Amino acid sequence: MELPKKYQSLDQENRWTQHWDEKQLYAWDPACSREESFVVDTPPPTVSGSLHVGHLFSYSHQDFIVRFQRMMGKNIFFPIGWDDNGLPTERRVQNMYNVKCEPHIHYDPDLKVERGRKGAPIPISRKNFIELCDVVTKEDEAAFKHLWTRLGLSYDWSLEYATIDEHCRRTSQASFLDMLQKDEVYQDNRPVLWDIDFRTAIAQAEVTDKEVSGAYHFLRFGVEGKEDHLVIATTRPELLPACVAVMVHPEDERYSAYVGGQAITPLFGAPVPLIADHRADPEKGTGVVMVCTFGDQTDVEWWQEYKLPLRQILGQDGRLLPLEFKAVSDEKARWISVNPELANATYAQLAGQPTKKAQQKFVEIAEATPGIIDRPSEAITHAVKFFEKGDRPLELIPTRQWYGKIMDKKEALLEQGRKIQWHPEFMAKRYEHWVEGLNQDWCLSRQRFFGVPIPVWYPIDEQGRCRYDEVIAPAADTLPVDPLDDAPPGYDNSQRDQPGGFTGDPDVFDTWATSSLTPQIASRWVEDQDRHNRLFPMDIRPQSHEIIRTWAFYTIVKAYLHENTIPWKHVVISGWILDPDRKKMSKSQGNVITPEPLIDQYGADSVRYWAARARLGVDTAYDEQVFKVGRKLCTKLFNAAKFAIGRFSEVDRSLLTPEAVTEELDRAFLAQLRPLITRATRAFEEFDYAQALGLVEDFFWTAFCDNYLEMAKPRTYEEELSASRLSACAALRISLSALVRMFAPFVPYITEEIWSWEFSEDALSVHCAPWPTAAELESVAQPVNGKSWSSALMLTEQIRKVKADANLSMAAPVREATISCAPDWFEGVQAIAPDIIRMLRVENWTVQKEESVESLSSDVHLE
RNA sequence: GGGCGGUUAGCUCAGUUGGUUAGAGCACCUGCCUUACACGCAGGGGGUCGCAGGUUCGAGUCCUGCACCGCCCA
Repeated sequence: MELPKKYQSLDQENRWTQHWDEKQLYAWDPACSREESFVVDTPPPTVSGSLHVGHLFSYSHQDFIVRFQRMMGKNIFFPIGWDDNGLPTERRVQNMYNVKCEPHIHYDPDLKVERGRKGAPIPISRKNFIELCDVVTKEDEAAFKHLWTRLGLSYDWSLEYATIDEHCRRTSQASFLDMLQKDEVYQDNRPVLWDIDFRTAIAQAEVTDKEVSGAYHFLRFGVEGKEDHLVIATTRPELLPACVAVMVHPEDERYSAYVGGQAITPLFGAPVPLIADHRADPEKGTGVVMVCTFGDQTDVEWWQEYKLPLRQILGQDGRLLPLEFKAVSDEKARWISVNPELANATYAQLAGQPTKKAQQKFVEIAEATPGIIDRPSEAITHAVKFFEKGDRPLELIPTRQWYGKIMDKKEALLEQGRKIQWHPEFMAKRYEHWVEGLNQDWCLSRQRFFGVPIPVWYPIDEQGRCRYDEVIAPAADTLPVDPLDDAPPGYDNSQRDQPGGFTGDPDVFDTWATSSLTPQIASRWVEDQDRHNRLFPMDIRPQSHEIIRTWAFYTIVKAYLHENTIPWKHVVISGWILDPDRKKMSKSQGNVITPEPLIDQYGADSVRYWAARARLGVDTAYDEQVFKVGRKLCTKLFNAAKFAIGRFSEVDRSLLTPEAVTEELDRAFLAQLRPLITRATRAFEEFDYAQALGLVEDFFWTAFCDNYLEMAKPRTYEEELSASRLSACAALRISLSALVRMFAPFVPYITEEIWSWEFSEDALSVHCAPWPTAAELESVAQPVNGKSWSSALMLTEQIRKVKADANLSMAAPVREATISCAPDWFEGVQAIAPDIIRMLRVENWTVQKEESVESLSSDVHLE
């Protein structure tokens, strides 16, 4: 075969991608047993997020492990999916088409909207909106798939799924119905974390604290029956009309005389109880805190514990609702005031305003009214809860939502976490701390459109009231359903939203409700219990660390709820790629690196090499230099392999057996290969691919290329097919085969190329060739002396140094070399001497035993 | 405020259960086009292992405290 002249990564890559696809190299064999299989649960990327270099990084890590396991003979189950439902996609579609989903609008089958259109957003129907989401996600999926393929990720594409597709909707809905049946989900109308822009509930996992600037406003509250006042410090004075109580610490002597009495809110004149509770922090503000429905989570706790009234002044859009204060004597009134006239006049100026404006207005009014403001406000910065994708603070708004019970399972979930092996181990702590810190059940419902519908209906009684307590569930074999389109069992669509009829739940699931089921989605838990049992729990879950508290957590929850088991045995955590200044890469910072040009420039193998250099779980600064190093390695592999193969290409391969390795140097070198294989294998088994690569790379470059190849090369040029020439050729072929295979998980293209030149009869592809073992070298005899390899290296080093110091070429002749060595080194030195003499062109060579020498030393004369 | 991780050469990083003189790559310097590779080869310079204590015959490694950086959670 004519071998290529020069290494060209791109030509090869296209060719091999196609080849692998045609040969179905990565297909999972359903007939194999669980023990023979290696099952991976890949977190599907969120396709609406932009591709960045971090994707290349962490998805490559999975592939190293998978390719190693494949070569270990495992039947690989390596599916990939796309996570496309949820807010990010909706937001993207809204921006892209400048549309707004209005559920009451009717579907327009001929709707045409252009991208990038300016002006006011066009209102469109729910169905049209979802169709646009589908269009956009399809495009995004294609972009990801293209990139994954170019990177050489060895997914079984026949297992591809999208979390919004029919199969995933079915699985997600079946999961919910299973939880419903087990009484693990419930509805409640309690205050929920609410995003006023997206107008949806969100879960604890999606909340993030942001430090924002605010101010303490010091308001004077009246005290009933006294000519006295209390000063309250609040960051949210606009919530004053929603005040339902005032709290002080039980041991705070400043206020103990007031406890049990009533405070009167300023301007609104509402009498509220004064209560002592340890959660009131005497150090914070004035030590007196007002309880509003609802300012924060503690308000919710107080409201529940002390059975305080609900005074909801914020609407779902974050604006103050219209309301009317009544006299205190009006027992039915929710909003009471000792001065309803003043209260209503004040509130009239706030109603309809968003909170920020209402606050400004309120402060204005308060300042203009004597006796309200106690002292000037005090600027502070404090942590405020935001939806991670939102721009305005979250509010707590009571709405009907579905919840999954997790607060009662903390202990059990911690126990599940302990059954899983985390790599690196300390990452388990992130899971533990998250579970320990859970403070609310999982809010499962979202008031969105592009998601998996909550598969239930509710009857409407004769009075037109919706009976949420009488949930109507679909039959299992009808899933997936869309309750806004389909009628429930026993009803037809004419009864929709009619007295005596039904209504469909309008909400969709939290995206994690579906994403947490990727093992069950891939295993076909709903449709094929037998297949599921053969795949579940899975072997590994590779992912990066920021989604431990979300993705890993929820997946563990679901596996526990459904089958009382863990979803996977190992979680393998990738670190992050940080920018060169060790800052997180993010769109807003503008420091994100687009991945595809890197593959164009350096080749997929080089990019993978870069990813492989990072240790598990460790964040790494982006360093483009490493791509170059990767490319150099690929070039070196190409050249060394081409050369080595060329040295024995004329020889009958059947002669190149382990038994043909008769020379001491060749045996000594191959003896070095054994511990390398053992160590690299062990590293890989512990998912430490970076260490495996380091070991193999170092051995290849230093031991194989720079030393062994140089030492053995002269013998391969012998004209006679002598035993010594055959020995070198056999050793070259054996070691090259092992090295190429050990590089294969990292740089699949160049190794496949090399494999095809020489070894394709041993296996169709290097990627299904067996991983090297020390056992396969068993028939190569051991060197007669254990010091032979070290002798060869030391002699080479010493003689090369003399030449380098003399500024001479390595080809320069050496007139005389006198070697002194310890007696137990003598045999080895003698055995490898001929190769060293030839390689370094030594003309006169003497070896003598010297008791005083520890190993060996040489006296070298060039002239 | 609590937790987790990090701090090793100019840069990016390795450093096994404590054990000779702390390593690699890149960058730098000096040579070398040696019948695979100049994207190469040989040689070389460069480090108080964040700081301060402690344990030990011996500490980059174990313990305590501190500083700084990052992440997570209040």
